Amino acid sequence: MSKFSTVNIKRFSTMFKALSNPTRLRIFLRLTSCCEPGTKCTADNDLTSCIGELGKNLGVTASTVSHHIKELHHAGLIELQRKGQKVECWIEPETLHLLADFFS
Amino acid sequence: MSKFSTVNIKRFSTMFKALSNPTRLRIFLRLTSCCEPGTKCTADNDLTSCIGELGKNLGVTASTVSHHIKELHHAGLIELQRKGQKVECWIEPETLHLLADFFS
DNA sequence: TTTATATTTCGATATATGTCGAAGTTTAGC
DNA sequence: GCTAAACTTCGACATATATCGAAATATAAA
Repeated sequence: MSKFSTVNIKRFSTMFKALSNPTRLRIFLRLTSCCEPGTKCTADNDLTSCIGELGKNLGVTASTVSHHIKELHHAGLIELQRKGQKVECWIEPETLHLLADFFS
Repeated sequence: MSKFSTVNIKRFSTMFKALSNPTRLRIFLRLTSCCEPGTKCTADNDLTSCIGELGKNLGVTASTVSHHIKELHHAGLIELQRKGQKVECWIEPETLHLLADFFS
């Protein structure tokens, strides 16, 4: 674990902060199950297009979901792309690897 | 990643929150380098006994370090044990595994 | 028993965060 | 152009967090 001496503290604490809110963590987990990392969630596949759907049944408003999605994006955990009225989102796979390495 | 549907949201968000503060993350990282996970940092080994030392050169007071250590312990990330005047602390290895699994 | 060292607890305070609802923006379709 | 759907931005507010310094506690040592 000598690699830890060179860890980018700011980068990692930002990522952990993004995952520290239960609602945000739930959204993140929904993304990991609705699409494989590196794959966009489109309206084309059987699973629903992500953004609005991601917020369903979480007990928060759309504006709150939007805010959380922005935080996850800012932390580099997810990618976003508008497609028509909707906004697709998907897990950033490199960041996931970074985090996996961190703990192993 | 289907395991994510059964993730204990509260448990994980608490762990991520503990690591989301830069000072706390630094303390955690110092622990991972000063002792192997599952091994106590004692005054016996060459490396200094952990608790007070952990807070050095972080730019915060002792009371702040104490508070952060308590948070890390509450999140299940570290273990504590008083030994004389000092308090030893070490990484909780099971939690580390839990987190490693989470991201891989 | 007095003193020193290590750590914790307390109260205060400034700042950050999560959430809402209302209003704004973007795109699609009539 | 008008309306609806999906999403974002804004301002407000309540709550949580990080930090400090002072006082308290625990242990060791003189």
